[in-house]
Amino acid sequence: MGRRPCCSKEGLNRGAWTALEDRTLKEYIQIHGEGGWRNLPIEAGLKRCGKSCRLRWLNYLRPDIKRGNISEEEEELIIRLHKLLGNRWSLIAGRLPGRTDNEIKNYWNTNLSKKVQTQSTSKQTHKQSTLSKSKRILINPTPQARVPPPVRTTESCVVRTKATRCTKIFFTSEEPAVVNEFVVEKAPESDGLLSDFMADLDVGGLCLSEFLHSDFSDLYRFDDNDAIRLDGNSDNNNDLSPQISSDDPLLFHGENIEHYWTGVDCIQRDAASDLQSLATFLNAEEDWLGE
DNA sequence: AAAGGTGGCAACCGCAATATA
DNA sequence: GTATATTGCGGTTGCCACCTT
Repeated sequence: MGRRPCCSKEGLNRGAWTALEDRTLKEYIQIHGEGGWRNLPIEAGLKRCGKSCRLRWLNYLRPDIKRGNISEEEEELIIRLHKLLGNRWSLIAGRLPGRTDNEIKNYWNTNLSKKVQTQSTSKQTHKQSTLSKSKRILINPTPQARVPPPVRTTESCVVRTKATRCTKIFFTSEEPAVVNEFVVEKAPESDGLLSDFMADLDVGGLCLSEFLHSDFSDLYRFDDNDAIRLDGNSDNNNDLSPQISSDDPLLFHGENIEHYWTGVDCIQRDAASDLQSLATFLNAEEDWLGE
């Protein structure tokens, strides 16, 4: 049995929206508010699929949409965010007020991807020589400990392509292990071909995905040993260098992260191993944006 | 002027997460 | 606990305007 389509396509308009349709949708949402997309077309008298209405509203009709070209500042921000977050356009859009994920995605595909590719090619030689000096945590596994990942894109920094909620990760070590607070268990649905195990990343009520999706400065801070700690004093948003208490819950520690990722091959390894640079970046970003 | 090629953008599609019955 | 509905996301497609030959 296949999945039921979201709506019957029969008798529905498709393609570009007319001014009348736009007006109808806008007026309806102004009166009734967003949501209930499935019934909206019927109640509003639109011959459109609910999904189509939602998309039209979010990407075009919403009053807070920013029109006009993407500024140099925005462009630079997109590039930097994409470097760290990958194709998670909704997350990137969340940091660019008035811009939609679709707009950013299109802008990336048409302009920035080529631009970045050109830049990275020219910087390649220089990068090779300076990478070892950077502060980011490098993954440098021993050859025998590593099993080549089953699927890898040519992009080096981003693996995740869907905005999926992640409370499990895959890795390919031979034996299950307990690493720090992580409870490591064999995935029951493991097909045996990849020797996959799963590690539950729920740590004290905060899982890695929440960490990645959260406002970093509200959640973490680094202590003198580069350990990432949950910020117990999240009210103090303006203080970006709070005092660390030994009572603060330890979330990740640089050495442990390196140790952990060295032995495993995780689909989100790159994102997680770069937590510190991401966090540092987001802090800098907030300063930069004057927030 | 016409034909073909290219790029930008809006819209569509399918999948996955979440909510609800 | 399961099935179904709804919502949100990223990837892809197709249209259209512009450019080149």
